[in-house]
Amino acid sequence: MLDATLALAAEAGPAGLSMEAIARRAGVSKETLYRWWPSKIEVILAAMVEHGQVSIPLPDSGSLPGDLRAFLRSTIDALDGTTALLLRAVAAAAATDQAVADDVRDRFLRTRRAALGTLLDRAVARGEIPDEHTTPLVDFVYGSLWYRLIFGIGRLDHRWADETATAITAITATRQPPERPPLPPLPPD
Amino acid sequence: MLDATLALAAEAGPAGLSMEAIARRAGVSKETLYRWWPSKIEVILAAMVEHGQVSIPLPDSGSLPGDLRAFLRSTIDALDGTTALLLRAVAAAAATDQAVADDVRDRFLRTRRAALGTLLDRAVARGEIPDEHTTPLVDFVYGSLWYRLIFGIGRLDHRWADETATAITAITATRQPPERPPLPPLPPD
Amino acid sequence: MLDATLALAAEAGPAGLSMEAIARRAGVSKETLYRWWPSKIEVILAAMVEHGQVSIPLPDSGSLPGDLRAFLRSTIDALDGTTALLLRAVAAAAATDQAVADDVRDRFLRTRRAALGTLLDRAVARGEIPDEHTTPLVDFVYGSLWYRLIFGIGRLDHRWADETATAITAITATRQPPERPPLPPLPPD
Amino acid sequence: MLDATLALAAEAGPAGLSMEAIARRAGVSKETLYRWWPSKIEVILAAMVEHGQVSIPLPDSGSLPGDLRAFLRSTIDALDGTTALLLRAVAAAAATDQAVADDVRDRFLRTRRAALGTLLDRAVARGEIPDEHTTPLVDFVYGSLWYRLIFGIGRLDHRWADETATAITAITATRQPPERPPLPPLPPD
DNA sequence: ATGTAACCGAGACGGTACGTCGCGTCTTTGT
DNA sequence: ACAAAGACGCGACGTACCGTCTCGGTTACAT
Repeated sequence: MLDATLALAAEAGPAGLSMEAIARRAGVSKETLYRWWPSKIEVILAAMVEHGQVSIPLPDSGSLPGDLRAFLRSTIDALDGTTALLLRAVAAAAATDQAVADDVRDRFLRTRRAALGTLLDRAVARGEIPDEHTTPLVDFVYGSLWYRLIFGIGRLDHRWADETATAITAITATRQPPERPPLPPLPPD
Repeated sequence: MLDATLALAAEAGPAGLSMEAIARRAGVSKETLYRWWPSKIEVILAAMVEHGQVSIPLPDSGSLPGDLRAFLRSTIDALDGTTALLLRAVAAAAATDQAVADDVRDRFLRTRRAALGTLLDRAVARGEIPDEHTTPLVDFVYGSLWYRLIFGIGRLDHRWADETATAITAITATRQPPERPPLPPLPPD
Repeated sequence: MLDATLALAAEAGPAGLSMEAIARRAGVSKETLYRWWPSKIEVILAAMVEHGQVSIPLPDSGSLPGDLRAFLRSTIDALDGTTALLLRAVAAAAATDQAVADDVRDRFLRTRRAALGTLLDRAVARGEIPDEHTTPLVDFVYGSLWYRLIFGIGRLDHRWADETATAITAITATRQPPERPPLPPLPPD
Repeated sequence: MLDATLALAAEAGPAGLSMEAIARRAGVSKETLYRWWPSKIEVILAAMVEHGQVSIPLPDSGSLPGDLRAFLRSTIDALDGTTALLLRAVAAAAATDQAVADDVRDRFLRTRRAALGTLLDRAVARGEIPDEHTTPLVDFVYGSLWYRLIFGIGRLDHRWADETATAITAITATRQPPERPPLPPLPPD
């Protein structure tokens, strides 16, 4: 059934990933599908895990720039065409339904954010970046990725990985920000 | 009709934004809806423009940090609940259908990216950031925004705007990266 | 406009004869169409008159068999492909809507029935058929015609005309029905 | 579902017999309707069979006049108001669409024609009518019926049945047509 | 060896939405 | 003034999925 999901994703794209189509393709009744997974999003997430292109090795080169570059390249390597289409289906479901979004966030994105967080925490420990930047940086990395994936902006290849890693790590150098002028006094919120 | 779309978005969320529902709500026939806009995505984009929460003033404080902070705060200010739901509907449509994604990218995201690009180009001109970082930085900003919006990660408030602006502009300070260790020799692609 | 109706009937058949299509084809607005004729059925009837294949010459050969044969052959001659399709459209409209049926009956069928009635009345005057048979005979002729036309039963050609005329006029010979056995006592109604 | 069809036919007439309306009335989804019958005409035909007013007993009184009268009276008896409206809907569909006409002819009219044909064949065997008249006579009977039904000409009651039977069987008497004058020499076709 | 339960395919079901077509009415625009 | 152009509310078309449900049939285990 997950194989059928993968095949369908590859062939028909996110729009073709209906429960009906998956069941048909798998030679399985819809009932069975629902017996195993409660919803489409669960099927897709399971298929992604099955597809295996998911776990990213945590590099440890000793400094953030190298770690980031390796991490991003691995991430991109795992992002084959089928995975990309599955991710788009996930995004569509999450964007449509808040409950799905919550679920995806807590059960899928969370681990990925944690992995990158670990990398950044090490950099914080090494004094490469300030602690309060870890969350924005995680957002920068995954945000860029999803953003480009969903809207089809540019390619997601090693070049992108390197440029992104470089841009992120430009922050590295700036341990003691030399007398930044105070920001204009905006109201807090 | 666009009013109805806005109202529906606010009440029923992205999932409730069907052409039928919009037509029903607007007291209009589906035919009429399709006569004016060729597809749901166009209706939604039109509704967003109508809603007006769209054009962000380009700040010019003389330095990137202030500009960014102001720009992000304005962006967040424009992102009221209804707009957020509309954007999620847009994301869902784009994620589902590549053609929609292309359309949204070229007709909607483009202008927003250009606006932020202008801000960053000024910063490049002032020597605050290197030119090659502009594209990643645009991705960082809008990527974070969509990412958090779609998956419901945290709040999108002034606090987020400030933190994000700060993290981005941390790059500012790093004009001459002091002796970064050479990256490990990864294969180029 | 009537030309367009004829052309459409010939090309698209009864199903294609919509007011929209006629207007489009005639390069005319629907409004104009409705200004001239109050309904589709009127347009069709008008088109049939325009097409001219409508008036049947009343033969007068001196005896019913010859008259009938000539009349039916003329009728068939007038029934070209386009006319047949128009008649089917008329039948469809009449079958669907009682008001249309009434209209068609009183304004279209009536004159045709009257023509054939005249023929038969002459036969009655000549003593060829009893008076009370005229109405059924008219029904037989036009009934057969419409029946075969609507349901596509067999061909409507001279052969049919002759066979039908012959069958009808077989009644001719039977002036004094020789000792018909009394009918079984059915309840009157 | 067929009950709903019958009820709708009785209440709303041929024009009200839409698939939507039938489904609504039956408390059934359109999908289900289409799952059982491929088209509206099939639903209607099925409803008529369900309604049961369809099978006409073949009388056998020993002579054509009695047989015909009984057959026509039975036919009329079966033609209640609802059946009449359904038949009009059938006629409308057949008149509109040649494919429907073919279908109705081959699957519905055929058996009725065959029944009457049997009656007439017996009469042929008894020497009451010539063989070549059977087809026209069948047309006369059913043609009259549909013709009057569709266009609302007169009543279809026992009186009509008797008059029609009488007119048809007037042919009976004419075994040896006494010296009919030769028909004028019309071109064969 | 047989009874029984679990599971499955198949697909029907009531719904909702899709995008299109035709209806008859109405308004705008231009001649 | 009248006509083209076409927008409008309406309702039906036939199709696709949704998630639920009820069927038989077939395993495979327990008796």
